[in-house]
Amino acid sequence: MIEWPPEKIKDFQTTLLNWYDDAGRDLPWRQDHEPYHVWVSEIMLQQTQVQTVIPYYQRFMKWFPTVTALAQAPEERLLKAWEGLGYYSRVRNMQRCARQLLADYDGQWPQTAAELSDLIGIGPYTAGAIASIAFNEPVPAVDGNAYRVFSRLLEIDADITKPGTREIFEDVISQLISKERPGDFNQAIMDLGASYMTARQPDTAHSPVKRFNQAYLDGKELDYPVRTKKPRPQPIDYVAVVTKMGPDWLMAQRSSKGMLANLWTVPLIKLSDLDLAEDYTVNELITATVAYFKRDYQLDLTAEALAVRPVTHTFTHQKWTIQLLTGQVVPADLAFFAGKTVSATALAQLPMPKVQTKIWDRYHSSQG
DNA sequence: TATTCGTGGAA
DNA sequence: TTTCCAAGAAT
Repeated sequence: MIEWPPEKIKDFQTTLLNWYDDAGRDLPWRQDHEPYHVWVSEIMLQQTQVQTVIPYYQRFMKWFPTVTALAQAPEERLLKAWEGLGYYSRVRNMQRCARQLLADYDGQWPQTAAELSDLIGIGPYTAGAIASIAFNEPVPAVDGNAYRVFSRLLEIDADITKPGTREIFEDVISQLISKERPGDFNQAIMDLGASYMTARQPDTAHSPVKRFNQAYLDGKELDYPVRTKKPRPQPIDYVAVVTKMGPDWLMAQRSSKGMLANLWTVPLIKLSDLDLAEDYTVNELITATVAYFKRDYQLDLTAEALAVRPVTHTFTHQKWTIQLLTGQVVPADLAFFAGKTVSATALAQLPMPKVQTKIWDRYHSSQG
């Protein structure tokens, strides 16, 4: 598969690892090779940049220093630790994995990628990363950096957005990886991908492995990696009802499935769930929302429009446009409402998504 | 296999 | 403002 002769492979490994020893990043999760530390950092780093992760990692280790602490934590505390990181199922799966470790593995981490893959939330990449970094198993850890680096070095033009492509890279990397220092090899590739071999403005002229980089030598570096582009986010309209019931805020908890699972927002209603014509007026929006509260929540809402422009928030594949209403709800039983009333003080304890922060900001801007 | 899961930064 | 990308996994 690989055309490189053994001496070139050895040369590449030595060059890469020497550079890593000299210039590898000093990151909080690199202070030791504890599997718990490696695991937490790898989950946080999924689809998330190092700079963003660092403060989250440090706080997470204070709050949940061990697998046992994580297994026993209340979910609200977990989600609060993850608030703002996104992909919230990651942290809920981490707790499931922690409990799985304690129940089925006597609290001992399995030490191979194959076994690690059986744990909840640990896919092919994370299994390879933990196995190589924590347990010195010579297995690849194919992340976005590895795709970028090796597609350029070897001019691999398989589409990296296709699930089957990962195996092509795993086969190649298995032949190149250092058997003596597989964890450092994989981490060196990540550091390389984050420095000299970035997606948009690579600086291969100064890269320690530029002489191994065939795409660079051919002047085709920016042609790699090959990926098909994603579809546009689908627009969805919502109305948000910023309201109190008595002295407390009325907060809704999202479903345990789907987007932003179990997080808290003010009541959010899709406009398509309201009885509205296409060219509705503000008063019709209010009337329809009040009717929805009565019908679905059995709550009596008096509402008015907020004189602010809508909040917009774009997710990976949805773009929300949210109109704001405010008002009061007559104190009543919340049996038909998925949520609760929360004092202003207690509000800070609830895990809330970024879009809710935007709703608060816009609301406060209207209140002077 | 294709879709569904967030958010922040850069251009 | 829009688009793309960043240490992916579950379904």
